[in-house]
Amino acid sequence: MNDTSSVPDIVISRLPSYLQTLNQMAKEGWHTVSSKVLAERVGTTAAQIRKDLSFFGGFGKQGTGYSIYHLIEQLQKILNMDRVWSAIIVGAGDLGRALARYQGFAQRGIEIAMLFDIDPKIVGTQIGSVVVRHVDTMESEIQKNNFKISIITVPAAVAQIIANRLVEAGIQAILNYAPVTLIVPGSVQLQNIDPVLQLQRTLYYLSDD
Amino acid sequence: MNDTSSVPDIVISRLPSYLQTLNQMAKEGWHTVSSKVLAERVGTTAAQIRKDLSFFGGFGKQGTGYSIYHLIEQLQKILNMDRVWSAIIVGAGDLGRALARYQGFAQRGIEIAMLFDIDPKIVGTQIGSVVVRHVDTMESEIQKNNFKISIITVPAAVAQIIANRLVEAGIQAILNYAPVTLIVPGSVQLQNIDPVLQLQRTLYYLSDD
DNA sequence: ATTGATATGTGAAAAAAGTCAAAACCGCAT
DNA sequence: ATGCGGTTTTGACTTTTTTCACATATCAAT
Repeated sequence: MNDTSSVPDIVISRLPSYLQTLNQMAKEGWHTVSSKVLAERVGTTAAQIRKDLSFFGGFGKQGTGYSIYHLIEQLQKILNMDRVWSAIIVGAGDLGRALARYQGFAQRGIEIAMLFDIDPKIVGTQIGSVVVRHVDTMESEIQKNNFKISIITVPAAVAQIIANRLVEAGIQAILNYAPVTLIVPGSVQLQNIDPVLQLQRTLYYLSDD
Repeated sequence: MNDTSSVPDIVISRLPSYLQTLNQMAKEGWHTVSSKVLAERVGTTAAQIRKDLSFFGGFGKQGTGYSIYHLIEQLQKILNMDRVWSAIIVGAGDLGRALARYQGFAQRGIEIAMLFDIDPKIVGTQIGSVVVRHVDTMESEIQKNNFKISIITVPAAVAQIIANRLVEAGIQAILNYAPVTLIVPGSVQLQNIDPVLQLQRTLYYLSDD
């Protein structure tokens, strides 16, 4: 997952949830927070938060804690979130359309720029703020607009083919909703979202009725 | 996450993806597989697969590998997947409705039994194979039917309230799509799905244009 | 039967991740 | 100024997880 970077991927993976909680606290009117309080809200330990942050330098003030505003700013910079990223969605089925309408992307700096599908009945229709384009134009749009991020919501059977095309066209990060294990080059960031896999993981702990 | 169990949670969390790949291979006509080949398809190492499986006993045959059919059966049993589980969805917005129509649950042993919402305009309408019920009937239905699993797709502002009600009513596993950090008792399995958090995690690795 | 190629299961070593606590530091009250 | 309570830093320590490598087992071919 991580390449030559010295910061472990597992640390990076926790930062977004810190950021989410910090934003929540900022909205509630907090100005400063200790690692202990933040840990309680995030659901981790104070030591872990301090250790994670220490990879990037010391952001806190001893005896006081962390300035929430300052810490948010720093985390956004670390995560390359101090800008708006454009993403495209491939597959305008139920899920693709629901994601295209989801406000949470725009609210957190991800603009859904385009939506592609292969079905002529769907191409041309308006979903949220974008018009569905034909998937044949996908590669050229990616290159023209220099898109780096794509969300895959196509049927499992064609997900790998789409992934290959996306990678070939220059996409660097893929959020895959299709229930298959995609194979992509190591240089491409792949995140899988499969609710069934996540549920299965919990079944192990459920008492058998 | 794991309590007194001797099998680490991180091991459990990998089993569903093994199972997914094994099912894929079975469909492709394979009958047997080595840890090496499976590892390549899953995207891990042979040693890790063998070590993981060894927590539950020896399923393979030396010199030959694993019988795919047998291994699928064993993993399903380990994960309590050798039965159909019922789940409910709370929140019939875009996402909740898309999930209610998603065939992937039924195909993999999760039956979406009921769908709840608070909006009188939506209550009573048919989504997929279920009719939307009023959220006020949620607790009684959970208890009457002994539901253990719930998917939360309500707005962030009310997610914690819903979670509290679900836990109180006896729900043991929650799949949370709301972009907030929920607080639940340790005895309740919580899995969060937030596409934005997963994307943010990849941004760190993207080159700045 | 014997050999060679292949593959598992597992204990031990290595690496990674997480925890702890002493030292340093800040701001405030006295 | 000084002392004190609270909190970060930092690095040593502990625990967990992953990797390694080898003894053992199977199968097919000779």
